[in-house]
Amino acid sequence: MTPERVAAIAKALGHPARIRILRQFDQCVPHNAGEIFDGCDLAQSTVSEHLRILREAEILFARKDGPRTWYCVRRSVLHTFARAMEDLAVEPVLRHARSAG
Amino acid sequence: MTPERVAAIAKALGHPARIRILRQFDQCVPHNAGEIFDGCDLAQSTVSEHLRILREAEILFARKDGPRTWYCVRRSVLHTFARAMEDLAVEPVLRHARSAG
DNA sequence: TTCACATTTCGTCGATTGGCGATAGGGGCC
DNA sequence: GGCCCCTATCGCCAATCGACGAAATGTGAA
Repeated sequence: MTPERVAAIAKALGHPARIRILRQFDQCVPHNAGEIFDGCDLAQSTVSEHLRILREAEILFARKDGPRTWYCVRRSVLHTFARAMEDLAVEPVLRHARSAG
Repeated sequence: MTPERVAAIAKALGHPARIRILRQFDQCVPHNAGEIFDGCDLAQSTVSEHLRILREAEILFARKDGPRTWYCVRRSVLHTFARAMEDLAVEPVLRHARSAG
């Protein structure tokens, strides 16, 4: 993962409202924008903006169905990011061993 | 971890230069600001600013020794953050089981 | 104490962010 | 077609960011 990509994901996660949005996610059932909005203390346009940021960072996947937009979490992206964070926390020797293995 | 804390760490990580700084870290040997600066294509004051941001997010630990400041990575912070990211990627049922176990 | 060095802080600038209300636009439903 | 619902986008504003050079601070050596 390039530093640019890692930073882009981190940046998208760098707002409490966006963390809360992700935490209110029940991954089994995609949520539409209205449901997500209901779980926030923010204006509809503000939530829509946060969703756009998470979408553009490819943390959320959006699918339009009729008038609604359904969102779900891209688990693999968060998982890869989590691994990258773990790698930052690990000593270079182990980091080398990990990428070799 | 509160959403505020998670977001604060993510925000501090949300810049490619700061990811590069962390990656150039050899954790076994603390680096001083000059060494870190040498590894960057940025003005010295800019690097100092990036170091401040990482310090304030408690991702880096700074120890002054004589005229130099030695930095090292707070592994536990990055590790906890990585776990929080993993939790975001995991379904609520498992998330519950994890925090219970 | 004077100098040189290492690092941080300050001041400035243009760019970006985050918030909101208002507006636009795409779908369904009557 | 006309109307309402759902969502995204626009325009505006204050606030923050990121970059830099200049200046200040702090420390050890001569």
